[in-house]
Amino acid sequence: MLLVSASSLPSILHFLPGSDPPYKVLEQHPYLNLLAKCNNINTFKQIHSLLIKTGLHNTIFVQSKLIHFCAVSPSGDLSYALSLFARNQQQQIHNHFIWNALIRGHSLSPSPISSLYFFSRMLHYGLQPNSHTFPFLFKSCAKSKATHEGKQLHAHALKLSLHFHPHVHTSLIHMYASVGELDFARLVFDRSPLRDAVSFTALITGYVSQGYVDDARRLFDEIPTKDLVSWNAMIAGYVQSCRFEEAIECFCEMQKTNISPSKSTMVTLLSACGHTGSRELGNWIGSWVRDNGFGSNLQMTNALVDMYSKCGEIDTARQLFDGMEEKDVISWNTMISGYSYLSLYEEALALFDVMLRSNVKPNDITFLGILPACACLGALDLGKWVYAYIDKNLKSSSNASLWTSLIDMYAKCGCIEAAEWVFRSMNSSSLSAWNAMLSGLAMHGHAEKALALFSEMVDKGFQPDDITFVGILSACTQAGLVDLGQNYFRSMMQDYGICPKLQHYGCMIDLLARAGKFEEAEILMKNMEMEPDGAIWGSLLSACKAHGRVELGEYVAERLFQLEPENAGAFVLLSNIYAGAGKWDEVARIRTRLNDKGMKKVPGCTSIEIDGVVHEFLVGDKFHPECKNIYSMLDEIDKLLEENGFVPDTSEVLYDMDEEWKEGALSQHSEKLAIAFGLISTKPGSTIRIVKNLRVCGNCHSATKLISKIFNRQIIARDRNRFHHFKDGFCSCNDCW
DNA sequence: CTAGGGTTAG
Repeated sequence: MLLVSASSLPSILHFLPGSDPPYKVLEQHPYLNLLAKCNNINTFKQIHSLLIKTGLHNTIFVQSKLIHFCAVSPSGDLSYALSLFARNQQQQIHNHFIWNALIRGHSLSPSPISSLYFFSRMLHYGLQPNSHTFPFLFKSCAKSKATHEGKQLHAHALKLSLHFHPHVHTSLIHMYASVGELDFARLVFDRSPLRDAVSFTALITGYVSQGYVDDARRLFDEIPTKDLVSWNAMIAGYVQSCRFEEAIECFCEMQKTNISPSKSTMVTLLSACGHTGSRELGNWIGSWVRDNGFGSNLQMTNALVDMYSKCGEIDTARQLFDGMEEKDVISWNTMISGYSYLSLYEEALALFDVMLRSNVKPNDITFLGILPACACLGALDLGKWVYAYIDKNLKSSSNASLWTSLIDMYAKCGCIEAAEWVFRSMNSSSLSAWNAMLSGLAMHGHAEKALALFSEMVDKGFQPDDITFVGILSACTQAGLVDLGQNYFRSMMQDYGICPKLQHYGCMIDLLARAGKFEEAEILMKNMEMEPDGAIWGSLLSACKAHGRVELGEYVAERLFQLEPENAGAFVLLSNIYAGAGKWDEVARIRTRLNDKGMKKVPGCTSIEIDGVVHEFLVGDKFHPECKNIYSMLDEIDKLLEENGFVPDTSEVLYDMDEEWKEGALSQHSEKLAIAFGLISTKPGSTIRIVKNLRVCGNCHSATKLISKIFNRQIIARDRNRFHHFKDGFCSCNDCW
C-alpha cells in the first residue's frame, strides 16, 4: 500500500507489522519529536500522514505514541484514539502502553467509569494490569464515586502485590477519600510503610473535603518533609473551610521554609485576601505576580481581579480586567460579581451586557452575580429573561442557589406569584429556597401564606434555622400580628434552640413598637445580650412618629444620632415627629442642625423599568427626555386627585425640602414622577411596578391608593422595607408600614 | 516510551 518513492523517505524505511526496530532508533525520529510539540488535532493529523509515508505507523511503538496522544492530550480526541486502536487490534492488544493510554484517556473523559470496560477487556486478552494501570482506574472510580468497583480493584491490586507501589497506594487513598470513605483511606494509609508527602497530601485533602480541616492539619504536621504541593493543599484546605486567616498564617509559615510559593499558592492565597480584605498582602502578591512573570497569566489575573474587587479597589480591578488580552467566562463572572458584591448593581448589569455582546456564554455563576442586581434594582424584564435563559440552557444545573436566587429576584421585583411558581417547580428544594420564599411572602405582607409555608416546611422535615425565623418574625411584623410573633419568637428559642440574634430582636422590637407597646419593647431591649443597632433605634423612631410619641422620639433620636451621626434620615424622622405635633420651631431647629453639619439626606429615588430599560427619578427631576409629557401627566393626576377629594398631608414636608422645590415638593416626589411616567409608557390596565430607595411617605401612599382607583391600575411599589400592592384605592399593607 | 497528591468565579 505504500506509494511513496524511496527518495522521499527518511533513513528508516517501512517495517513489517509487528517487527519494531530498537526503541533507541525510533525514539529519536524527528517526526516523533514533532508529536511531542503538537498541540492540536489538525497538526496531529499531518504528523500522522508523515508517519504513514515513512511506514513507521506499522510499528507498535508509533501506534502507542499516536494512541497516547489522542487519548491523553487535552487537544486530542478519544474517539480518534479508539479508531486507531480498532484498526490494528490484533497487534495492539498485547501492548500494555496502549491499554494504559486508553484507560487513562477514559479516566479523563466525561464518563470515566468506561475505563473499567477497557480494563476488563484487557484482562480478557490475558494481560496483567501493572503499576501504571491502577492509578488511572482508581481515578476513574474517584471521579464517578464508584465505591464498589473501587473496592474490587483494590482487591485486584492486593492480589498482584501492587498496593504498596507508591503511585498505586496514593491513588487508592485518593479514591477512598473522594468517595467519602475516609476510614478506608485512613486504613490504607496506616497499614502501609509509605510515608511520603504525596500520600499524606492525598489523605489531607480527603479530610478537608469532609470538613475535618483540623484533622488535616494534624496530619500535615506529621509530614516528615513537606513539599510545595502539600503546603498548597493545606492552604487551600483552610480556604475551602472558609478559615481564611489560618490560610494566610499557613502561608506565613511556608515563607519560613526554603520552599518557594508557586502560582497555585498565590491564586489560593488571593482568594483568602479577598475574603479577609487583606489589601496589603494582596498588593504584595500583585507585585510578586509581576516579578515572577505571571502578569499575563489568565488564572492569576482573574484571582487578582477578584482580590481587588473584594477589597473594595474596584477601579484597580476593572483596570486589570480591561487590560486582559484574553478573558474567559471566569474573568467576566469575577468582575460582575465584584460589582454586585459592592452593591454596584448598575455597573454589574452594564458589564453583563458587554459580556453578551462579546459572545461569551454566561453560566450559572454569572447569574448568581446578575440576579441580586436585578432584584435590588427591580429590573424585572431582565430577570425574566434570565429565568427563560436558565430554563432553556441551564435547567439541568444542580446549583440550588441558582433557583433560590430566582425566587429572591421575583419576590423582590414584586412578582410573588412567579416566585412561588419557581419555588414549586424546583425538583429538590433546599433550606435556603424555603427561606427565600418565606421572606418573599413576608416582604409582600402575605403573613398567612408565610406561616402556612413554615408549617409545611416543618412537616416535610426541614429544620428551620435563624434565617427562617427572621422571615417568620418579619411576616408577623409586616402584618401587625403581635401575639403570633411573640409565640414564634418563644418557639424559636424553646423548640428549636436558636439563640436570637440582633435581627430577631429587631423584628420583635419593631413589631411591639408599631403596635404601640413601647414598654414591652423597652423590656426586650434591656434583656438583650447585645447593644441595639441603628436599625432598631430607627424602627423605634418611626413607631414614635406613627404614634405621635414626641418625648420618647426625642430620646430615641438622640441615641440614634450618637450611633449614626451621618444618618440624615434620623434627623428627618425627628423633624417629622415635631411637624406632626405642630412644633414648627423645633422643626426649624432640626433643619439648622442638619445644615450646620453640612449633611445631606439621601435623596429619594424611584426607578421604573420600561421595556427592559431602568429609568430613575429624583424629586422634581427634569432630566428625563420625556420630561414634558411626564409633567403634564403629573398635572392631570393632581387635578383628578383634587376632584376626588384628595387633601395633601403636608406634615412630612421637610422630607424633600430642597430649597428649589419648596413649592409642589410633595406632588413631585420621585415615586409620583415614576408613576406618571409609567402611566404614559404602558398599556392601559397593565400593572405598574416601581422601586423606591426610601420608605414611601404618607402623602404619596394615600395619593397612590387613589391613583390606582382613578386610573384602574394595579401599582406594585417596593420601598426600603417591603412591598405595597395598590389596587382599587387600597393598599395590601393596610396602611401599616 | 506512560504513572500518584494541590489548582481561580459562588
